[in-house]
Amino acid sequence: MTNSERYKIEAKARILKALAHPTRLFIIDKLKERTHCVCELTELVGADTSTVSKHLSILKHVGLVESRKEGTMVHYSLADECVVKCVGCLGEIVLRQLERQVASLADDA
Amino acid sequence: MTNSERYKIEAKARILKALAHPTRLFIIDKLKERTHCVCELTELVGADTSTVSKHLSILKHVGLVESRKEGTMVHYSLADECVVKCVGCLGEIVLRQLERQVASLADDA
DNA sequence: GGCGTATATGGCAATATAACCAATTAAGGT
DNA sequence: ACCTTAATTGGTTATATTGCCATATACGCC
Repeated sequence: MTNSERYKIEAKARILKALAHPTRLFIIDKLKERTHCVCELTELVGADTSTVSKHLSILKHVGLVESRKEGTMVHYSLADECVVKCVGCLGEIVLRQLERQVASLADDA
Repeated sequence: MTNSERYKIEAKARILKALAHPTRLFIIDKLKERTHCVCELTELVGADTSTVSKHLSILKHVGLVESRKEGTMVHYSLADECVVKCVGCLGEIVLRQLERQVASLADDA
């Protein structure tokens, strides 16, 4: 493996690790529609502000979201629309898995 | 959030967590081309067999890969081609991030 | 049956993650 | 300057992940 390959694979793994949490996926899903401030997301997620803030900082650190400060509030938005496509593919995988489960249940019956 | 939404988001997070490791991404990348047995992957990865076997079991557990036993060997393959698309999107994100970094370096100069 | 190769599993130590609370910083309004 | 609201950061505890070693299992061959 070349250094460039190693770098890319590690960068991808970092991004995936940042995505791999229900709360963070939920946040990404909300930001897909529009920009949200931390207090809105805190409300939507239903956890401590500090918890949500840390999740956001994890997403920001790998470049998946951007923040813009306005007065006392911080507005977060998606940094790259590609993540929507990526999560969309996952959705397809999940659906297909469900279909298979249903099919195998039908076979048993 | 409905139960169905919660289920899907957790399913996606489980899959992402399984993907989010350099070695496992590397394995997925190798399986993209063709089926590989554990010993081949062990050789390619350069880690202990037990380590590779555990990575494969993590990938299998979330339904990303399938295994077929043949004699004393076990052949692993991709279970859903969609994961290729998903990792491809990640690649785009990484490239775009690199481009931005290069651009900002150019700005500084 | 006994041996060698291919995988898988259990156990362990090191490290990483996650959630909350508490404390801090930042900006506005009065 | 003081108070309030918004957000971040540090600390702590509980839990999860990772990688290797040692051990077990499975299969083919003699």
